[in-house]
Amino acid sequence: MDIGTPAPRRRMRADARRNYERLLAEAAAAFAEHGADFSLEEIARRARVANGTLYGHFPTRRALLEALLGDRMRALAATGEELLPHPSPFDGLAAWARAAMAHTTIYRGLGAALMQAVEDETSELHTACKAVLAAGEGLVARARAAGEVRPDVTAPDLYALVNAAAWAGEQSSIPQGERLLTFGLDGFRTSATTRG
Amino acid sequence: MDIGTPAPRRRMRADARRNYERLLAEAAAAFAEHGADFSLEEIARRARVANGTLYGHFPTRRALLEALLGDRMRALAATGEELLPHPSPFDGLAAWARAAMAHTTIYRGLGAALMQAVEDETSELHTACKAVLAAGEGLVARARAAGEVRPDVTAPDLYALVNAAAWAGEQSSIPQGERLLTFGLDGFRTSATTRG
DNA sequence: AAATATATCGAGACAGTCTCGAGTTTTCCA
DNA sequence: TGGAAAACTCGAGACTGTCTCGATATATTT
Repeated sequence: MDIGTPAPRRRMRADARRNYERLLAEAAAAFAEHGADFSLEEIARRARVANGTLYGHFPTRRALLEALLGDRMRALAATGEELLPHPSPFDGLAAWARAAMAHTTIYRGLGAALMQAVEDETSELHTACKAVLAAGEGLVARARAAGEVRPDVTAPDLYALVNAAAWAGEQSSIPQGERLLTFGLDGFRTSATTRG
Repeated sequence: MDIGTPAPRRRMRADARRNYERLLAEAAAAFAEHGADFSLEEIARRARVANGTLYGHFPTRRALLEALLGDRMRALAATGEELLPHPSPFDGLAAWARAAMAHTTIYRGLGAALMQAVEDETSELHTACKAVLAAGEGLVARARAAGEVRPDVTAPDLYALVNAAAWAGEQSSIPQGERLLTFGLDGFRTSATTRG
């Protein structure tokens, strides 16, 4: 559940496990503070570990991100399912979109990673992204069936909107992300005139 | 007009001018090919110039970007003014937004630079961004006055939408940028129900 | 063609990514 | 409990990139 203690894949030596966890903890702090392009060398330094050790545990920056995010992503997908029986399909959709944007905002630069992971099957985040996308699809389908969003709105549209809005918010000193999300969601609505 | 031959600000020695232009040409090619975070060292190498020379002409990556983009940006602002008397204020706005997105798409990573430049007064790109924003403001104001977009839509919203859509398009293998732009613009319209 | 102004060069300081073999711990099991 | 095998850590080093600066070279001016 908590991102601080994800399970390594197998039995590990005690010292290895300790280092693994310290690295992850430092990475979480560093990423939260400085965004997803923080120096891996510095994470190793903070965790008081040689950088070779870091690379032993996490061969790439992406591997580190994946270890950090997996559980959170699954939680987001679960939230989507919980919102499925919302009395207003559109409002359920909107609420989930806001939750998803908040999730994307925890680390600067995360939106790009998520946009790429959803298309990249070699990414370990891929499965989690697919689950998130599926959750979005459920909400979109219901809102579409209820006639509350346009028939051509898709789950990838929602996914892209959320990530793009999160991105915009990161670039701006004003809460531009929320504004964009609101406008985008309204653009999804049936009441919006379809342009030729 | 053409980005290949922008005017250096003053008289330059002949060799300096030659290097300046070669650097710019290589930078344009490299940026178009690899995006805005291309290696400056490599640009110097390609232009057959020591990297100190590159830094002499363009102290920062941003300075290089500005030299590359200034004219284009001003052209975009001009396009905005031309579209001002469009018979349908909304359509004029939409047409300009599409042109602006196309502009942002010429170099990968450019959207982020533009979002930052508009808020950063020390950026060489700042003035150009302000001009673009002003052009957007003209179009938005007219559409607002005509009752075709919601009264709370601002030029920064439009600017953010364009850049965010361009960003989304870069991340995706499908034309997600255009879709997002369309939905966002529809979200701007008066006909979209305002959510509580 | 000398004097002056202007540029270029490239070494070097520094930071980051990533690899690899030597050396160190832990674990296991006799 | 002790020692071999397995697992892991270490950190030097190869590489790339950013950026600076003084020595050197080249254009321009008179």
